Amino acid sequence: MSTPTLRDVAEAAGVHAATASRALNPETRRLVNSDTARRVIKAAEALGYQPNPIARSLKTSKSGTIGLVLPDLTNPLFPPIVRGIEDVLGPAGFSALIVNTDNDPAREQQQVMTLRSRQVEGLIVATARLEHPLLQQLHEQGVRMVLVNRRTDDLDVPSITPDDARGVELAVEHLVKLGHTRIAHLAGPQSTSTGVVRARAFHSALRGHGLDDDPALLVTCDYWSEEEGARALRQVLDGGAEFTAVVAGNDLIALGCYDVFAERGIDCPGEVSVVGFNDMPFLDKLRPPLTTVAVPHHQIGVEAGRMLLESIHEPDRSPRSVFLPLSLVVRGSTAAAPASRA
Amino acid sequence: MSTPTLRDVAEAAGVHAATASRALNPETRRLVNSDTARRVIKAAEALGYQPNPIARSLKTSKSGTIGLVLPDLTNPLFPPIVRGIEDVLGPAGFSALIVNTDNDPAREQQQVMTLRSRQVEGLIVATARLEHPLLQQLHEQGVRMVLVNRRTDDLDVPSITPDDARGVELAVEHLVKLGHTRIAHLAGPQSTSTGVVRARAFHSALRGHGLDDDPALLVTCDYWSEEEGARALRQVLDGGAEFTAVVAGNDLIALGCYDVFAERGIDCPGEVSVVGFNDMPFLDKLRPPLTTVAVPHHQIGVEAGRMLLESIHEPDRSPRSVFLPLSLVVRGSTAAAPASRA
DNA sequence: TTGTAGGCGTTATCAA
DNA sequence: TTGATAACGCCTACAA
Repeated sequence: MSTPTLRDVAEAAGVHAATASRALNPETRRLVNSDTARRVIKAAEALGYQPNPIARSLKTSKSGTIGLVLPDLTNPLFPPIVRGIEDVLGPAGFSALIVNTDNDPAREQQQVMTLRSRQVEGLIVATARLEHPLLQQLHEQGVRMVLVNRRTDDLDVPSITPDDARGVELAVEHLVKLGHTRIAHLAGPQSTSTGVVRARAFHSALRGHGLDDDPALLVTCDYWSEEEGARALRQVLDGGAEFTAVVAGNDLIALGCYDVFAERGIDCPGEVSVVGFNDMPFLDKLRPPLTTVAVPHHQIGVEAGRMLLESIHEPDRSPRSVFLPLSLVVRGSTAAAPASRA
Repeated sequence: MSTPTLRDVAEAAGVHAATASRALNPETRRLVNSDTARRVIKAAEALGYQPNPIARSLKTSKSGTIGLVLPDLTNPLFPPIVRGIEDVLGPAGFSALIVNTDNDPAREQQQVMTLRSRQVEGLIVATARLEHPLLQQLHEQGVRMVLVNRRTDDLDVPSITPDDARGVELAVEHLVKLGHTRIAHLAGPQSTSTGVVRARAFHSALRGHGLDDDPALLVTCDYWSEEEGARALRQVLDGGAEFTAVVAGNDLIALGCYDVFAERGIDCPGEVSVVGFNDMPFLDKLRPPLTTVAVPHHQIGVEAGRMLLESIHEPDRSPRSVFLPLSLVVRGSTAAAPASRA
């Protein structure tokens, strides 16, 4: 015999299915005589009754699932965020459906369609670009969502991001204390809030320390990747401007620098110091171990999960945005500036 | 107005809902006049009709979801497998629900319950232990599943694993060619097929090359972790037996060796060579870059997805197991054996 | 080839 | 407090 249904339980308890439903659902249990309730619950246990969430969904039009839109799960940034989200969602009875967009808007659109057709009750989105028509449109359609890591311009949607500006300040401060005065920035894509905010914070940090802000020391990467990081560093190097330190847009870009160091025989941190951003796993095993800004990824997930649950349960709350505090992890890729050759 | 239903489409096309259903479903389209079909399809497009998979599930008792049981998504091994699975499942109309067990059997049981209550149509399981009562029980209950990475004893369930034995052979062969004769193995947990198979293959490879198989050169790790790897290597070192190379159970264990090298001032590969297993990302950025056995993780996912689909669509096929070929990636952590000090 | 009717398992509404 | 009834959106015998 197959799995017992509510009817079976009701029958076993000698009540109507509707009553059994009420007794089994904590929300409505108070509507039923506590003796009957007990009886129903006991019957349910005896039969090993498991409610069928699909039938429930059909009736309530609540799927108990949310969608998680990532660029690429393979980026070590995301798994801890996913775990954080699930740690909050699971106990609340929700499951996450994960999709990867590979930064392809067409694919993203298609994947979001899939999620919506599966009736997700909300979206956690890690792929936001500053201009993002799809998100705009979803928002207008009243789709509940929370942005993580990145934000979108002019869109009143809650977001959970690291305090990127503060992270860059920490990095610059650290380098300045080590005596660096000529610092380059390999910025991330300027289509993302992360890329823009970090670059802007970099400039203002330089000015804050009274350093000059040489345009030759800023290169923008088209992707958050090693290849782009390498390309960007080569470009600075080939430009001929002097510098003794690099603030990389993120760890992958910093790893690209390592490739160029090897390629050109540059000593890090002897000749050039590097700071990354994110604190990916295993960075301490590199040579030199990478100094970087640690982002509380798990926490980002937790907060995002909470915020989405909140907006599901209290749809009228006005959206808040959260900036999570960051810390600098000093390792071996940064050292005192070499004696000035000027 | 909310999302259009099948009825709306039918009405728009001037047919009955049943006809619309038949027209929209490729399986049954041939039952309907091709003109009517065209009309229905056009109406569906005009309205932006999306079938409600929940309603469909309730009727067909097919959820279109499968469960993916992982120890921990945060282990870089798994994301590529997940992507591989989704690459196959997505186009087939399935979505994956991912759960993490943290290697805790109680948590695993609870998570699997959740998955089953969500009516997943099958399970892909990466947490198999050799003795695994839960899997045994699920199998007896007729739950469709595919094992990845690891297998289970005495259970007639399809599995997709790397050809672990061959991988170890490749590693040992490589070391022998470099002149190593005293080789240690830091084995993974012997509760997993992976740990056992690799250890067994290690012994037989040594014998195959006529080397002696000193028990002092084998230590078993309780977990696949850096900490355990470090502990195991210290144990070999402290045992005093001579050796010039290590075959680590996996990359994390190898990373633990790096910690011990740093701690004790041992030169790798000058004094000791190390080979890992898995080829995690960024291993080429370590110092020295880690020589390791590359496992086709994405492909494992693809094959697992395919096999699960197969067993869903043709339940009577007898289970097959697949061993995927491996290759050795030679990097900087292995070098010629130092001149014998004997 | 198309329509009718019934039901998948649950919950919401109404009446008793 | 409980029961009867209908409905969520879809699919599928069966009948026409």
